[in-house]
Amino acid sequence: MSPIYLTTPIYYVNDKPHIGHAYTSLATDVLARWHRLAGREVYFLTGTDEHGQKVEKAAQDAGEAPQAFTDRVSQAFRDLTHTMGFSNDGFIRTTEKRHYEACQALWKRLAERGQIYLGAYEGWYAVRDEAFYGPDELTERDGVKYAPSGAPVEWVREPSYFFRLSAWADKLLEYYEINPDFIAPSSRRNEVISFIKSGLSDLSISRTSFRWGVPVPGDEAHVMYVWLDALTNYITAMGYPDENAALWKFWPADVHFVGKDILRFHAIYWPAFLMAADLPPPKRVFAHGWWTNEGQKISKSLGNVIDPLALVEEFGLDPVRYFLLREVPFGQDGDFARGALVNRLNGELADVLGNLANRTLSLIQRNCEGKLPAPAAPAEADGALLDPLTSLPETVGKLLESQQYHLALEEIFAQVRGANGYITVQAPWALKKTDPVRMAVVLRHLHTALRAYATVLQPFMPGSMAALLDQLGVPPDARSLAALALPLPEGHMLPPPSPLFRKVESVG
RNA sequence: GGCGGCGUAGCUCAGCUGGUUAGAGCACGGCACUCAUAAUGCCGGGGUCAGCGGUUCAAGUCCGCUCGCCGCUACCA
Repeated sequence: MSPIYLTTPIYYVNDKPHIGHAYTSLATDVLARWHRLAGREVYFLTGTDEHGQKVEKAAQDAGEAPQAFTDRVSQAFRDLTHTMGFSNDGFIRTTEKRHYEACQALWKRLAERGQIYLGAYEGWYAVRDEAFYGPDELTERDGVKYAPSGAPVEWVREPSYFFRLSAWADKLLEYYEINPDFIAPSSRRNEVISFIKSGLSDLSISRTSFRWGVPVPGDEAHVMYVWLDALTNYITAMGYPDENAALWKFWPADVHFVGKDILRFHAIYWPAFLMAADLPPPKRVFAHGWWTNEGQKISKSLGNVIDPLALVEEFGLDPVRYFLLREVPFGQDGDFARGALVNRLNGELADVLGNLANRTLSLIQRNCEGKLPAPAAPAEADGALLDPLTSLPETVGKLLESQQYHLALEEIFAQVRGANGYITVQAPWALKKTDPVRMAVVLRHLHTALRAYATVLQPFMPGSMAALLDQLGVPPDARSLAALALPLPEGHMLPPPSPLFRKVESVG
């Protein structure tokens, strides 16, 4: 099986980590964990984007050298990976030496292949947005012109290197045609295609207006455009330009996870750069949606930014991870409502799953002396519980590999609900008096089901599911998908159960 | 303005190439159970499938129009 390479964007250090960062990385983390569970070799990369004029200015304002500044502020993103339980294999920073080497190597390769030329650009530029605006987009107050974003603009004219993006339109369209799953969700794919069809112009890929960036080889008056710099991180981390590096086998990436705001860079510019350099483009780019907060658009000026650390502190890590991927189809916008999270936590995690585990394990504890009952052939009545289990890993796997996290969770929880029906109908507490042998069989089947649920849920809720597997007596080396085929031996002593999820008050 | 999408139970949404009494979860009502985190199970109420017109033996499911939302884009980076 080929190795799997998954990436998040590198996050811009000028911002504080918020729910959006946590969300992108979480989706990546769950898929990475799933593939590992399935026995595949995985590399999960995240990191920080530390160059650009905004960072240079922010450092200046803070009275720090840019490197010292980014060393400090990028720490918040490294902290986030720990708080959120992310299993990233690497954390890349664009200020690393290896990254300068990769960027410059890529630049040279593009230049050698005639993909870069020197020109000049001019226009109304907003430092804050690092973007140019057309004259009709601007508004003027007190003699100063402002972009639609509210950022002040200034007229800039400077020499610049250009990438021959326009030459790659047909190749890009062809690539999308041959790889219909390259851009997801498919609605985004259509947008990208229509954008290209409306005409691509060459892309300015250098700046002379600031210094904080990767110098252009052979012309150090220029630094590289932030997006060329930033996108290159994905191959830097795999050892580029050393194509004999140990990690190079991971390239091309299987999925680049991005927010919908940066889809264009990943779905158009990035594959164009790579094709122009004769390197393989990534296999897939997934653009997810945005969160609102209690129905309100999130913005710094409204002051309703959601801090993932505060959420984890209040609700616990796994409920937050579960909610983010359960509540909204990945790819669509969603609303973060406290009440909705509490409903998922109390109504699904605690009542449906946690309670099922607790009642089952309590019965084993009390009526089987805490020993795991022997495996038994299923009776007809057990089919409803056990039959769906056989296809569960495959079903969940297919849904996750197409980034349909909410459907994967829905499938799992539909089965857990079914298991609650099974235990009610079988009533092992009543069998205790009438048919203790059957009681043990029923409890063993429930144990088998719980083990399967816990196993496939590990990527979503690593901590709680480890605890559940502990309570189920599943040894650490028997928690993979493959291990589900091997029943645990009977008689194993199970620890006394304790609740997996703590409910919270619905009003907060 | 151009391109694309959406509008289905109180809420969030499923409903593939048109075909039995339109489904799920949550919420609500009733019943059952009492092993369990006052948890669970079963049953039920509730929808002119945005509106109008058309194609068809048959339309949430296809076509046209209207209304209401949304996304991308609008002579350059």
